[in-house]
Amino acid sequence: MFALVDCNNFYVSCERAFQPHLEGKPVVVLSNNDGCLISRSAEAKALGLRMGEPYFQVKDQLQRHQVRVFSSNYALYGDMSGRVMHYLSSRVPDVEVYSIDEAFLDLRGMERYHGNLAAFAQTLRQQVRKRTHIPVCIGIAPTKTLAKLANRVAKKVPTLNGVLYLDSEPRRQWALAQVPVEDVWGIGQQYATKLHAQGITTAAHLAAMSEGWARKHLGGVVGARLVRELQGVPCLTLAPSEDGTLARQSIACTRTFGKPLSAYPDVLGAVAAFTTRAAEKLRRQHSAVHLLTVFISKNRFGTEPPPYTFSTTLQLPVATSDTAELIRYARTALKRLWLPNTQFKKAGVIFDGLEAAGQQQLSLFEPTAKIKQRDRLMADLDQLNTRYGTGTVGFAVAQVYKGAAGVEWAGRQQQRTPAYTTNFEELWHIQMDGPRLPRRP
DNA sequence: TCTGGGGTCCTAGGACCC
DNA sequence: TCTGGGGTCCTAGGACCC
Repeated sequence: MFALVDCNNFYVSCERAFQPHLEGKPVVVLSNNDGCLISRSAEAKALGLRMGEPYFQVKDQLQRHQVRVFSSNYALYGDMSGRVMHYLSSRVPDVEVYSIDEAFLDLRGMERYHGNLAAFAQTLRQQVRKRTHIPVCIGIAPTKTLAKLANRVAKKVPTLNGVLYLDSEPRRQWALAQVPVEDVWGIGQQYATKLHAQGITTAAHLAAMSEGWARKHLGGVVGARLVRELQGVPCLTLAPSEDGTLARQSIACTRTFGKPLSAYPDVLGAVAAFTTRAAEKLRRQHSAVHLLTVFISKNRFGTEPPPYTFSTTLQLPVATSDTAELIRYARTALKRLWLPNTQFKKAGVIFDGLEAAGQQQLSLFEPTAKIKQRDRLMADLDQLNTRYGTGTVGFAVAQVYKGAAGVEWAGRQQQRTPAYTTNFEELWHIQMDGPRLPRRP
């Protein structure tokens, strides 16, 4: 039996945890660069605001309805996510952290300890709320796809109190009938259009199709698995995460610039900074990379015709996690791509072909002692930046100064809340109020 | 003025190997 | 008439996820 725990309107809920007066009011959180709406409170959804809507297009509407607007605060959300996941891991032996706001739990054998699984899920829900102020819903079912579906129904139907356990055939059938086919996990826009054209409009319709049909119409083995899972046959297993982090197979750092850039040194600075960040992620999971892609993009919403994006991939002779070396390669790649007199809006660095660090094939010509030295240098760099804050020590070309107001590519973030839980400079202030100060447990 | 940033898996086809 | 039969690895592209 699987459970899917999903935080409600996660980013908005994180902001509300530190600003309780936002409860019951419409709230939205914006993407990087204050670009789009990526998290909406129930009240904001009720106003008709859509996921991914460009901020500038709905600014007036937001103002009219006094919607509270926040820039995204990933330091806060990451930390709050860690707290939720840590608690879940303490209650269940196997947890797969599926995204920043979702986790699958393996509930096999848990009845023995907790009796009814629905009651256990209610306890989890209340405890997460009490410990972190984050509201969650929980779906429980024999397959991951049905657990996702149960979660969706639990979110939608208020009388379920945030938990739905598909423990019988009638319940499964009922839940399948509640969910539009486009809301099934694995059905995106392409497939949804295709399915509607064939009269398949609910999860129940889809579950009634044959495996062979699914294989033919929904992308081969993926579709076949999807339909079997809806029918209650487990095809997907839990991939437990170690200490809440998953070793990635690719690592990227990409950003839209705050303003268009056409000067080479500016874009190089951005690319070097992105390489630095990606290399930090790489070392955190003890990997080395042997494929490095750099891309730069023009404004894709303008009047210019495509192509908008130019990219190149380098195969590195020896896998590495050395920031300096990676910046050198990134610079080579960027030089290859560069177009003069062109305005770029976005750039990115992507690492593929990751290997375990230390396992890489060594170069015939690089002395081992020197490699060890570089490894130590990188470890010291990471330690300093962890201790004193991101960007404390870096490479000049990346121009990442601590607290820098102005790297050229910096994006807008006009409404960011403090990093309440991860930065000493931004800790939550509690106003002392004389003798009437309530005692906190 | 203004439109995010990460990821995953699968398939088909080509190059190359014996 | 008749033109092998297996593999592997890599890449590009397409679908999906949050």
